[in-house]
Amino acid sequence: MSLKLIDKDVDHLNLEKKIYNTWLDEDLFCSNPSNEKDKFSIMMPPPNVTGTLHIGHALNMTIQDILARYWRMNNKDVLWQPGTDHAGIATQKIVETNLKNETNLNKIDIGKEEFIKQIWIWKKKSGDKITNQIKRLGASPDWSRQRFTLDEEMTKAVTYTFVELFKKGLIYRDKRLVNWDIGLQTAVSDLEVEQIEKEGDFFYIKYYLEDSLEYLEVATTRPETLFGDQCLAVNPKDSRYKKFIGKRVYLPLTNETIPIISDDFVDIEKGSGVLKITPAHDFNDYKIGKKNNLNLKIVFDKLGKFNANVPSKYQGMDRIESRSIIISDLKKNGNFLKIEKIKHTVPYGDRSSSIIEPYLTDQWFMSVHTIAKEVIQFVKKNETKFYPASWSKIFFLWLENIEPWCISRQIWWGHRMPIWYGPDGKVFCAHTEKEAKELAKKFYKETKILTQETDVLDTWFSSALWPMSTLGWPNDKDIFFKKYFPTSVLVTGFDIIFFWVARMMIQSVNFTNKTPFKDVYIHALVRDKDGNKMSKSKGNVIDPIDIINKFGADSLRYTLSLMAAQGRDIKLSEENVKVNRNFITKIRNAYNFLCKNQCFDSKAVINYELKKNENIWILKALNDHILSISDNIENYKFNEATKDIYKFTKNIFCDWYLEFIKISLNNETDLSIKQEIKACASKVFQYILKLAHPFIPFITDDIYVNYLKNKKFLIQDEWPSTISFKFLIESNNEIENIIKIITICRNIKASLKIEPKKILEVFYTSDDLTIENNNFLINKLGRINIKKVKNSALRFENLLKFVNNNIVFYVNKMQIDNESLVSKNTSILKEQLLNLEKDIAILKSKVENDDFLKKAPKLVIDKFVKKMKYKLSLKNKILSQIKS
RNA sequence: GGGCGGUUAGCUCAGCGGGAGAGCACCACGUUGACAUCGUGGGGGUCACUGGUUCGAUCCCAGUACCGCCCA
Repeated sequence: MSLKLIDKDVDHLNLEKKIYNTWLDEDLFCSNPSNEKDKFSIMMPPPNVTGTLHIGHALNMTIQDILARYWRMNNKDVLWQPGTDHAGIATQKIVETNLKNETNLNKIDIGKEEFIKQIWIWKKKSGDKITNQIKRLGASPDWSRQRFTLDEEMTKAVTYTFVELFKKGLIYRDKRLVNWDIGLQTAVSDLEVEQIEKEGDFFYIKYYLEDSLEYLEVATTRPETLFGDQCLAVNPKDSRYKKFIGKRVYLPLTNETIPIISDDFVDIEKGSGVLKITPAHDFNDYKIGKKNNLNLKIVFDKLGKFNANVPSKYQGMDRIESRSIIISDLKKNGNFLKIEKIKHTVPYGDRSSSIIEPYLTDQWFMSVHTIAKEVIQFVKKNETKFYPASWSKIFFLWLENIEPWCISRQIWWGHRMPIWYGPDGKVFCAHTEKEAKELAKKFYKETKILTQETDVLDTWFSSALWPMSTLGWPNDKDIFFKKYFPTSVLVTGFDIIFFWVARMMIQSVNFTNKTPFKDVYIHALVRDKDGNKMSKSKGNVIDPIDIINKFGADSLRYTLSLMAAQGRDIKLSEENVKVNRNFITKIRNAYNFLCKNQCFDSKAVINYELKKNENIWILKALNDHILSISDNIENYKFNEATKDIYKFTKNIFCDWYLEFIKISLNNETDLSIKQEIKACASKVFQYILKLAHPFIPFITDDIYVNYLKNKKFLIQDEWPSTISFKFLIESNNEIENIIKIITICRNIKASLKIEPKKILEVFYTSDDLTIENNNFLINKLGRINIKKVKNSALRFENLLKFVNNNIVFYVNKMQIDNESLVSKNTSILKEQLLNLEKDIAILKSKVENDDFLKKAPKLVIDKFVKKMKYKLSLKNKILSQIKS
């Protein structure tokens, strides 16, 4: 059988496409619950169905794929569960924008039914896009199990959950102050609000006392809310204002008066020390209002315009545009004092970027406080472990201060709430309309017309069920749920720890009394090369598909995993990927070398009593790396694992082993030894392919299957375990020594500025068996001619001396063209001596220190003593060379 | 204001209680029978600062400075 060489120019696009399709054709990614193998299950964080793949997804998918492939090779039945999310607000917004652009209509114009139809059309059109992009990365989820959060099965789980929680009283309707997104016309949760620090104005307004010319000075950033003021508040300890407590002031621009109350909440130092309290339009004021039984006077409508509760002049004005008018009116009325510039935080909707208005409406809430406490306990008991562990602190902090979750959204795209209202507003919660009607009939004793709640659920409500609902839950007899839940690990970004991770845990703990995943690996944020967050507006976005087109998916995956150190963000540039592609090339070239040398033709099995030391050496190194790579993957240290693969493949296998065998294969006459080398080289190389496969699946499978004609794909093959074979540690050390000597010789040549191809004669006198026995190898790789001579045969005046590894090497000056280098030789030795003496001094301070000898571990002491001896003998050697 | 993380070579970053590592960049030499998407060799660091613990600290602890993130 003759194997093909790999072309220099690889068309990675075609290659990757072809290989991926083969993987799909062979059903290599499928899980199998009836399989007796242990499971490894992992939930893909469902990307937005209408979204496109960004570099963060690429990292996220790469890491999951590494794990999925690794565990498959380790004989687990792997379920990597894929799917997409309907992303209520985001998707609705896209379709709204498209509609506006294409037809100049808005969603009200075409009506709810038609609009939802339009969204489904859009979903069908763009839903495969991100899935196909994930495929470009080489990701290996079980596509046959792909789910969408609005699928019937998922919807069932959502309804079931809602009804159960409603029955327990954990879901309820309440009139509360919520974050109202004026732009989107819906309530949003606390998490969807970004607090952004802005330069703003602090307006000082006079509130005149009733029946007095005195006034109180009130500082506010939002003067337009004054119409909703229900009182002024001062701190009870504030001596300036004590006398006013209980009195009333005129509300500026109106004929109303409001009382002055006292409350500890008021900060004496801030502003004037007097707060205007607007309970219906400010979260803090709302609390004070509740405490003091104040009215909730609403002065804006849902669009942020003044309603009928304000003087007629202002009705219909926009809340923000009205500000300047109100200020000028305050000035006219003598109520205005001054403006100060301040920095303050302003709430913005993370989807709409409009200023969020605290607004009093009827909304649905889920009470999460009690379950959150349970979840904390589960994590404290290590039922779920965070990697890196520091995230658990942040997780706790949030869960400890959790507020009821506003789950209703006033949008059209999503899970409609399973709530029906009777004519009198009585609430019926049921799985179906039919069931609701039955409940109503029982209640009213007659048939009444019910209307379904129009609100839909927060998208995260359905994603919170993802690890359960995708596996068939609430049917807990489902074989998928039984086998794969709880899942093994969740891989995700820190930005959705609260949105998603915590909520999944809350639902799972509540319904199954288990956490949904054993481990949570929180990966880095991918930034641009300068450390800036990538964003379209900054124009610094790196498009993973673009990178794949240029350099191949393997290069991108390899780069990302190489940089995926726990707890640190990734600064990525195209240049990184380009450079890292070289490693892929290196593997191809190594294959070509082995191929040209017929290493793969050898039918010989490795005899585990190896004759060649280089074979012993490479197998031992391989064993070490198998252990460290496996260990690093299992501990989610992907950067370390990737580095190990690089080190072993390039620095050990290619740089040394292949160079060794190049010489042996050309010169060895013993056929059995040749066979041993070939078999060993082939074995190690194929192990490299296996070890690297989870990281760079395309090229490894390409070589393994297409070129090496292996019957199995790597994903079906076994992960390497260490090879047991007999060897003497001396045999291994001998290779280490050879490497040292070759490096020293190369070093000598380079320091003498001798061009590489010129063969330099090097003499030595010591009884070094390593050199003697490996003369040929050292000469070839060092490009020297090393000769053992008798001391008496040397004419020292003609020689340059180099002391290293406790051996003195001599070079005849005649071989050196450069006069200045010749004269420098003694000074080089002297400099070496100087450094040596520094080292010795430090070692001495240890070895001669009683405390050290008493307290340090024996192993360390031995090491230091040994080192000391070595350095001292080296020193003597150098000294004698300087003298002679 | 509270919390978390970072500060190591020119750059990007690993590492870590027992004399500082990689990749890139740089310099020199080189087309050696796998590889110029390469090879060989080299220069380059008070491991932010100040204290403490320790026989020993870049590593652990405390504080300071600067940078970043989260929460309010």
